[in-house]
Amino acid sequence: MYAEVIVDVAHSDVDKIFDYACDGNICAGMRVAVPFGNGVTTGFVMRVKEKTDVPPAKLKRVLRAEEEFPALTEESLLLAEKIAARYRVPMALTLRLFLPAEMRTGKVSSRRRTFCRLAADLPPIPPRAKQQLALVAFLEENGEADSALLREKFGGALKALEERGAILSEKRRVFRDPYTGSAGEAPSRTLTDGQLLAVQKVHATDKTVSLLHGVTGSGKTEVYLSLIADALKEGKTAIFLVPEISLTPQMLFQLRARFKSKAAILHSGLTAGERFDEWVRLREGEARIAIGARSAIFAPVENVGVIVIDEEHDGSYSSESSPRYNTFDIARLRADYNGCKLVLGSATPSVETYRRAKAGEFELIELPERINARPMPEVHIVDMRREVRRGNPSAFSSLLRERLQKCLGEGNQAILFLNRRGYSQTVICRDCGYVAKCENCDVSLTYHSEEDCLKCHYCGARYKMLSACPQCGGKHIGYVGTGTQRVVTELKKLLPAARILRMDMDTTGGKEGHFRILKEFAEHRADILVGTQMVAKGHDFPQVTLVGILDADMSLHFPDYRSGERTFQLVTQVAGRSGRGGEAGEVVLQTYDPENYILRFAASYDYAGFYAHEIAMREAMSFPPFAKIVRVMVTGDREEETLGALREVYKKLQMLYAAHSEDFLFFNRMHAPIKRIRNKYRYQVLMRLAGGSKVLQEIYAACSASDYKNVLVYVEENPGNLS
DNA sequence: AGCACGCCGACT
DNA sequence: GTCGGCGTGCTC
Repeated sequence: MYAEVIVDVAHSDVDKIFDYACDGNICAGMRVAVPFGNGVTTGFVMRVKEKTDVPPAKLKRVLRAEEEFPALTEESLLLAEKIAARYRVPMALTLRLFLPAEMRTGKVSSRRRTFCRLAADLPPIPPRAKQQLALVAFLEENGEADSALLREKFGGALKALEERGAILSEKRRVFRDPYTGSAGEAPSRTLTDGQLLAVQKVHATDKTVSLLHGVTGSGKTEVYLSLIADALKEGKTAIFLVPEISLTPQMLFQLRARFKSKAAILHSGLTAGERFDEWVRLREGEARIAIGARSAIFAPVENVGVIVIDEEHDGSYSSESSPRYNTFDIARLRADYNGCKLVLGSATPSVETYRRAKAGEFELIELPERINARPMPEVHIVDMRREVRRGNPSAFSSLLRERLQKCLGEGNQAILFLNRRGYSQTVICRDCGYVAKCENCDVSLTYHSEEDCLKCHYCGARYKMLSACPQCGGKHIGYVGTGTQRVVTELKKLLPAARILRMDMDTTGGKEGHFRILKEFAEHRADILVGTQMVAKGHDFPQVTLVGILDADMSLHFPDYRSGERTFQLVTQVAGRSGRGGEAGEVVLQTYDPENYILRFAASYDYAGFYAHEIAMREAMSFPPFAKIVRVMVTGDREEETLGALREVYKKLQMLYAAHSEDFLFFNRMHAPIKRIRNKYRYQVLMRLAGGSKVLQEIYAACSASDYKNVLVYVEENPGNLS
């Protein structure tokens, strides 16, 4: 027998099948150790066959299987091949997606424990050996126990009893349990008519993909859970994807309560061992629901009954490292392979998804009602230009101040959202205009008041705060732009009695960082929560009746075709945090562009209006979904080399352009907007392809040829940001 | 990606 | 005369 093996080396030179002789216990999907070149490498068995064309002199033999079972399913192998072909990356990279990283490095393995029970014929135990008798009584009651526990409880008695022959022990594998504390009981919920109808529609449609468009608070989660429960009832498995940020402790608790150990919840808080065990539980079928962020789409479940992607519009579903896959595409492949339904859900679907649903490619299911018919909070748009004219240059409009005082006076809570961390966006010399910049990146530095230092938000480098301008020696250092730290400082002056919490990348350090802050706020140990993006997502604080969006323009004027879409989503989400309890909530939205249509539609919760306007604009401008933006990024340590590679790539792309000019709506090479990040120079070729163009694969081909030494060249499709 | 083989500069 | 630079080429 011969095994077709892909060696686990991520390089295009070895990205091909190598045949090895093997015996009958080797099967497709197994990880194997093989002699390769001078040493030994692990590889993946793609196929086992009877014949080989490799001359016997060259042929070597598989050394051993790394596990006794095939780590990769048939489906995984097939998908890995498709992804490798689609994104032109080595198979080794796509195969790795399906395994827990811990498995490859060999650093974790299953945990084994010794379990003890009483021997059938118990020898006599002297009455004065109290501990030993207690242990026997304990085992009589419990039947069996972990030896470590017995040793802890009864000390040396275990060893004494073993010597008497009173104990039978057995080593067995145990799973590390990431869910400390027992899960509570699931509150039994009956679906509303709308939810029930949504579930029925997903089942009834002959379309593979359904888009569940439900306003915030319409109870989409119940629909998902019901669909998942239906899949389990049929003896199938399920995959439930959420943005990492929404795997909050409450969410984990709820899922755990509902599905018990049938669910494997993969989140960033797991240790390597726990993660590995959750993967094994799924692979062996002991757990049948894979829940997690983007990478959970590669979960080793078989016979999938339903796949759910919650918050479908979320940017975290696009991978930002190689292979730069799009989670929806993988989910679609899996749904087709398994013949199951794929459900996308969002209150603010991406323009692209909504268009496909409207066009009839996806089943469009609307959930227009909030549960209990709770009204959406009222949004007040405040014109900040007028505030400035009236002599109020602060970050808080007079309306926001007034509402804050009222809100806190009534014993309620408020959330203030500002998408910029630190104290001020940057510092500037008022005498000569010098702006502090990072040494490794082409970006200005952000002042952090707590540590009194300047930080680079791209590479994390820290610098001493300037006491004088390094350029002209001037002492007039000014702060430009407001960040969360500055908001807190000013808020303290404004409302000295208020208890204020800040939540951003700087305060959520450590494994439990998020949890700690959210818990403190939920227990009303603070009145105001000031934070970045992360306060926007999915939290449920019934006491919050006021949400302030301090600078709605920040994301609006981002140089990116999706900035409007993102702003609409962000405003809708943040607004949704207000008024979730009994009392009505409200939202104060501050902007320098109060007439902006995006903000207007967001303020009136008019997704349809937003969509109609946005899609017309996209069509007029030939932006996605009417075209595809393709960026070829060229980065390297040395400017000369990087430029050289850029020229080579550009030449090839230019030939494509010449041959298929009708497919290109735009073609240009340039510096990336940020010329340098982490000391790497960045150049790009930016293109826009007409819808349905076949040139994309040729672009990948032009960039995958690895003759650019020391320089990284990669392709991005509709990149999430263009910096 | 490693690691061998292979052809030209500054040392014992 | 050798030790060693890293440029091509191979790995079943």
